[in-house]
Amino acid sequence: MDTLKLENQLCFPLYACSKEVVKKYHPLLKKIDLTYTQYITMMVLWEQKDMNVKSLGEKLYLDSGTLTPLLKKLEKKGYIRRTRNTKDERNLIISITNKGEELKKACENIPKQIGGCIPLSKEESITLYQLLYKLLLNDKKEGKKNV
Amino acid sequence: MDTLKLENQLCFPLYACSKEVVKKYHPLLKKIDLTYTQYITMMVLWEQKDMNVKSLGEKLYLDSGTLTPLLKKLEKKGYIRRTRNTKDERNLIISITNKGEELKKACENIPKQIGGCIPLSKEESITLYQLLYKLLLNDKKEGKKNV
DNA sequence: TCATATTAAATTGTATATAATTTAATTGTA
DNA sequence: TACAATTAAATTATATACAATTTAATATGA
Repeated sequence: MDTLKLENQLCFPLYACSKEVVKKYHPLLKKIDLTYTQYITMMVLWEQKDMNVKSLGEKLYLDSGTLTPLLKKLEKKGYIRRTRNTKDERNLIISITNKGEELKKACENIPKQIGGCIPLSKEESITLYQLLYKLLLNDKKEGKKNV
Repeated sequence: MDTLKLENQLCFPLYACSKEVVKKYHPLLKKIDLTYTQYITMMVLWEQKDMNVKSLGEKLYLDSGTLTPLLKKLEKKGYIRRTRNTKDERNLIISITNKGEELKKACENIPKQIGGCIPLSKEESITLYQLLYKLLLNDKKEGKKNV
C-alpha cells in the first residue's frame, strides 16, 4: 500500500472536513458579524464570564498570536472588555459585556441549523466526537510530557 | 442541555483536532522545507503527474486564492512546473519535476512517524476515517445540488 | 459573426494560525 | 535586596484560507 497517497491519509480528511464544516457556519455567523473563531471565543465566555488570555487559549487551542488581534476586534464590537489584572499586570482579563451576553440569544438556533446539514446519525456523531476528543486530549497530555 | 457550550459542539473538536494533528507534521516537514499544504499538494502530484489548478483544488478542497501563491512557491523550489495548456490558455497545468519525484523518497517515513503519535487503534482509525469521508463526500454532493 | 455568457486563474481584502522574538511584570533565590 | 529565571501578552514574519472581484480566454447562440 502506498502510504503517501492522499486517500490513505487520516489527517487529510480531518483537515478538509474541519474546513468544510467551519465553512457551513459562515453564512449564519455573517448575519451577526462574527467569524467562526470569534464565535467559539464568545462560547467560552458565555460559560465563564472572566478569563485571562492564556486560559482562553488553552480552551480554544489558540495562542496569543491569534487571540490578541481577535480579542481587540471583539472589544471593538462591544462584546468583551480587556482589562489588566491589578494583582498581576501580566494577565489580561477578558470579560463579557452585557452586549456580549445578549449575543447568545442571536446564536441560539445556530447549532440546530448546523446539525441539520451534518449527515450523521446520533450514534455516528457521538462516535466521531469521542474519537476526536481521544486524539485531542492525548495530545494535551503528550504536550505536558515535553515540558 | 446548553447547545451553545463548547463541549457540546461537534465542530470544535474537529477544528481543534485538525490543527493539532497538522501541527505534528511541522517538525517532520520542516526538514524538507515543506508546509503541510505544500505536502498534500505534492502528494496529489505524486499520484497524477499533470493536473490543472481547478482539479487540484477539487482534490484538496482549496481554491485558486490559496493555490496560486502556494504553487508559485513549489515552482520556485523546483518541485513543479507551471505551464499554460496550449489548447485552452485558461488552464494552468501543474506538472511534477524530477526533483519533485525525488522528494517522495524523503517523505517515505512521514506517515509512519505520524501514525506513531496517533493514539487510536486500527479499528478506531478506520471508523474515524469513514465518518470523516461520510461528512466530506456528502458536502461535495450538497455543493453540486446548489449549482 | 459578434456580443454575451461562462470558465479558469489571478488578485484583493480580511481573518486566521503558528513559530519565534520581544516586552513587561513577577518570582525565586543567592 | 539585587538579579536571573519565568511568565503572559504582544509583536513580527510567514503561510494559509476564503469570499469577492478582475482578467483573459473560450464557448454559445441570436
